[in-house]
Amino acid sequence: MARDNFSNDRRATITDVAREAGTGKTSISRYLNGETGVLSTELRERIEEAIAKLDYRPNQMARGLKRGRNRLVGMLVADLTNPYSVEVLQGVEAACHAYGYMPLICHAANEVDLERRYLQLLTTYRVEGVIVNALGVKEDTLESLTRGGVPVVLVDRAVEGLVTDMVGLDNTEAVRMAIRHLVSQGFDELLFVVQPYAQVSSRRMREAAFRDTIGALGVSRVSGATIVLDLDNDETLVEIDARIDAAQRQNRRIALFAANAPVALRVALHLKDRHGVDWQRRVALMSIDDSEWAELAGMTTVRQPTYSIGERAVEFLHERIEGAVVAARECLLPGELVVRASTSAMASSPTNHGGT
Amino acid sequence: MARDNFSNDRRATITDVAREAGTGKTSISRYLNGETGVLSTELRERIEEAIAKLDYRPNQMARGLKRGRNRLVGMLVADLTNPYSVEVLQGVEAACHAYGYMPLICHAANEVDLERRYLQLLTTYRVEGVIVNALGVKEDTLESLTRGGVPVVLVDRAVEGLVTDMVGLDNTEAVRMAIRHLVSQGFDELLFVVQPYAQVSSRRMREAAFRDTIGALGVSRVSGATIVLDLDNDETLVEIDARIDAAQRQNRRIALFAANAPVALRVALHLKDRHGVDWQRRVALMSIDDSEWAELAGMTTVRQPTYSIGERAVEFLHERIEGAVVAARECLLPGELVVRASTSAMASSPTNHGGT
DNA sequence: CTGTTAGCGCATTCAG
DNA sequence: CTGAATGCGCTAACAG
Repeated sequence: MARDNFSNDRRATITDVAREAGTGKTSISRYLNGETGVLSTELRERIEEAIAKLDYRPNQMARGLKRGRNRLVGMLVADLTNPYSVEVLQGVEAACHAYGYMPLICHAANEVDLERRYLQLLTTYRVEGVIVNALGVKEDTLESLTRGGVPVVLVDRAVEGLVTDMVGLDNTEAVRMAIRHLVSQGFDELLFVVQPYAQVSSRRMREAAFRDTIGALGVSRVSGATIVLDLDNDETLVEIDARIDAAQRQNRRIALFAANAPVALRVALHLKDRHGVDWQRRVALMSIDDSEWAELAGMTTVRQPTYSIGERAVEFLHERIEGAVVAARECLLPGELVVRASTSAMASSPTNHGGT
Repeated sequence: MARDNFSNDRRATITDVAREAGTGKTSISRYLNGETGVLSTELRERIEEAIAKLDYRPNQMARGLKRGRNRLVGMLVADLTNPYSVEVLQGVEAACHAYGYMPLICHAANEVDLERRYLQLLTTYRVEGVIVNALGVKEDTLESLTRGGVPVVLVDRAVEGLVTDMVGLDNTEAVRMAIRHLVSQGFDELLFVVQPYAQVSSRRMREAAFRDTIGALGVSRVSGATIVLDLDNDETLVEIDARIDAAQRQNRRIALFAANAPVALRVALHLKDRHGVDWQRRVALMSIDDSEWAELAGMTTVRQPTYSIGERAVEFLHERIEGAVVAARECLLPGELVVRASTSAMASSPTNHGGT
């Protein structure tokens, strides 16, 4: 029972501090809001003492109620299990601190219902803006926010019918870069593996970029195909196997290209099951998203500028919160190719053609 | 410009709804608080209409200000990059929803300063309780909360000098289980690899359990040693190498036992660097924490009951928020051994002794 | 430079 | 069953 500050449970309020300091609430408020220089040093000292003595902390709720702004911004994350999201989050957090916002993180755990619920909750807490990286929120749910004057910025994926700021990877260029790498390493058959992409714009873009790039290369040089893989039902994995076998029978060098980390992991697990620990010598795998195990597996990837994406999202949000009225912007940041052993010219070739 | 609800930016307040429904604010408030049966069906309908028309959402801030409780609970996470934390988080979130709380997630990103800052911020937002999984918060920072009447429950690690509810893995039993497994598989030299553990109670417990268990086994049968690995400065990795080499020269079967996932990953990366993709055939590795790549690497682990830990933490918190005044509790949940190839009797034995 | 006053949006007495 | 009044903790005019 050391310093038992009469602080009997209830936290001190501004009134308590005023009384303790022998002054009015206004002065306390002024002090809190850094209206320094407007207070006599003598008063300021008394205030500081009182605050310390009572361990006073201004109540943000009351503050927000009065001012109309509570410095809260919502961050809706589809899946924290995905390292991509966590990394973006870190950028968001850092930027939030820099601007003085408190990020309210909502994790929808891939549940569309939860997404909607969280969005409502955020409304209810009167967040000043929302960063959304969601799976299935519809245009109308979000529209209700924007109509209410709450800016929204989308991360990674666009939402059909909604015009707002959006920031994410330059998917087209990322895919192009990856394919160029694969081709330069001598692969002549590419299999793009992606989750059902109709609903998710980033997946759609990646798939389109894949087809376009392959097309531009000319079928004669490189052939490509897209495989849709549903993580909850991986029967399409057998199709992948078939493709691999066929390619290798024809002495073609095939490489799998996973559209993101979850897909890459699923595919890797399967390949390991089928080919044993040495699977990497049998088939080349690369992916978008540079997850922690990529290094362990020696897998080539395109690393997303996740941190910057998060930062940028907050910047956009901040501008709009501050009242900027500009047309919806789109910020596409470049990815970075991380070359590892999985796609080296030597690897996974049934017969070694080429190489000095 | 479809349905442009006069809702000119500003969100509707309870007063607006009252006016729209042609009644007083009290009735609206009653409706919102589910004081059903106290309102004539006719009035209720009018209210529902008005709410829908204005797209009204009660302001939680104002609500909390008045009631003195805002249903916010803080969750301080040391490192979201660690899958352990994310999993615990999921349990926390689920339980929060069940009890009607809104979890305010704070990610300290392993920065002690941030931890303290976030804790203050949470105070400021008048959270009703806090779940803490932190790296370096001191007893006094937390004490300031509890003294303010805000319950705190610790996850995974205890904080010196602070008596509160705590929930985590039953470290002692988990380590014992792991060692039993290793020994049953014929390993006779165990190397426990752990991050600096003086400050972190769970690491300390694991290390102690390791030594105790080995001791109880009798030095004649199995020998063990602890290696401290600092992730930011892995020069101790050479010591690990030396131990491995020595053991193998003496024809002893050595196994590495990582105290958690980050350590396991660092060690695995190193072993792969040193021994190539086949490293698993050279040295056995197991760990506490069943991360996503464990399956890919075929590594034996002890899976923590992360989800339950999160749930349990919220339960404790809820009870205290509801006013329970009981002595500090400690809830140690059992881990689950997940056996994979890395510790099979065959693996990583320099000379195969034993096995049918 | 400093104190007084009036709400922010809502829940709660307390009277109809 | 319903509504008018009061105040939660704080800021923002307004006066001294």
